[in-house]
Amino acid sequence: MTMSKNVLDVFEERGFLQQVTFEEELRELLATEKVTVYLGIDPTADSLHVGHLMGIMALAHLQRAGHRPLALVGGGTAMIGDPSGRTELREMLSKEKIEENVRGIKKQLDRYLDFTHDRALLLNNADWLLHLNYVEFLREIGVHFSVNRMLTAECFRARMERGLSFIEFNYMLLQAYDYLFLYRKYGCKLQVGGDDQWSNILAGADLIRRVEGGKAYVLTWPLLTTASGKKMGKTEAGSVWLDPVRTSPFAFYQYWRNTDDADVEKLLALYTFLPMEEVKRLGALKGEEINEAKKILAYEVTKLAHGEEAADAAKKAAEALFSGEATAGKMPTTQVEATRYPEGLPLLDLLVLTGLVPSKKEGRRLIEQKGIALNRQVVSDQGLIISLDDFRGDGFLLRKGKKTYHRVEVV
RNA sequence: GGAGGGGUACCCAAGUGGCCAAAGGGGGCAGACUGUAAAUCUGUUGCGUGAACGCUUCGAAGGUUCGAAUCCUUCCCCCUCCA
Repeated sequence: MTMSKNVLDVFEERGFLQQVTFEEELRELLATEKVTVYLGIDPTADSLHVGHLMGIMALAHLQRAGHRPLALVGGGTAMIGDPSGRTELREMLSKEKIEENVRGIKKQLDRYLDFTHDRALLLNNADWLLHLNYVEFLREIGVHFSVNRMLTAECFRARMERGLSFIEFNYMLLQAYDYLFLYRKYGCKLQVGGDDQWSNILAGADLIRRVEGGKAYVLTWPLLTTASGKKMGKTEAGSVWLDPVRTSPFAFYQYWRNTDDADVEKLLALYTFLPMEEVKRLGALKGEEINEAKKILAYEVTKLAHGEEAADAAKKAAEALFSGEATAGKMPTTQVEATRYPEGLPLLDLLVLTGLVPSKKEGRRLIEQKGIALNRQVVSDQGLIISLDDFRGDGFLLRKGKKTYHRVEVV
């Protein structure tokens, strides 16, 4: 196979590289062979969120470089719960819920990876983990693990303070077993993941060496936080999801549009396929100009997640809203029937109805603080009653704060 | 199984009979300033139509009391040490 550039260099250049084992060997391998590589994904919800995106982009880069990604949905391991990075026992999910989640995730991965002709595979480790025989497993796999050594791993050390249940302690063995299984069945020689997975992945590579005498590699990327210290993909309202029902394409676009100045270049490199020269150029923009870069970032990432059409719509909607022009495009919309409110609809009720505020009390607070606008007019009257007949047919626009819009259609 | 410590709002954490819808911090939300950024400053942060009042809330359920997050009983959960 021919490649202009080693994926490893692409990874390095774009910020996907935190730790690697046997870097030079791996580089050689990636340059000469079609490598099967796997990424584990926890099916804790029926949708992926922005936090998963880095791994998906990594797989996409690998696939573009001619390798074969395996997206391993952890339907089996989700029943255990990974102790890494959390201080409490994870909630255990039911089998049915996990299966449902796997289906949702598959749909989303299709946008990033080409699953045709087995160019990429979606696997579920429930398929092999759930049938394991305990005693056999202990004899084949368990013997290779030293408890002493496991305890020195960072992921467990953190938990020694808070307590760690036996079920979680086993997570590492299962993940290691996954790697071994994939190595045997698919010739998988590389596992990638976030840096919090380093010890888990390493355990797998180790296991392959001990059991099969095989060579397997590990690559992790840094755990991302935004410049303001927040976890990537988290907002006040929760995760930013890829599922358009959970997070509308408009909100998704806005999430990226509102990126910290300091993060723009990093995020362009990680979450878009724009050439690095372009990324650097955009990242170097100063002052107000960097807004251009943010628009491109938002557009590109939205396009990847939701398609060009949705990205165009989101972009148009954002432009219209923030330039103060007529409303357009998609944004959260609520329909109200005018006939149900012959006396008019109190604004406070409407705010609750649209989900803009959780309670009337909160609505009152917002109005008092000039945080609510009706058709761009700041509202000062808490008792305002909207006469719906005035809007029948075209509806109106509510704004909370500066950036949250909600359209109300009167029917 | 034994001994001890603990469960307070979104999170951390004060509060040990009324002045507690509950200090303080973080986070969130809004405003000012800006560039739909950051930082900073201000306001706000259980619900019910407004300071009064009412309702729900300090692990759960009962009880004592004019009055309980605070006292008593039972139960559930978590942590530490011992076995």
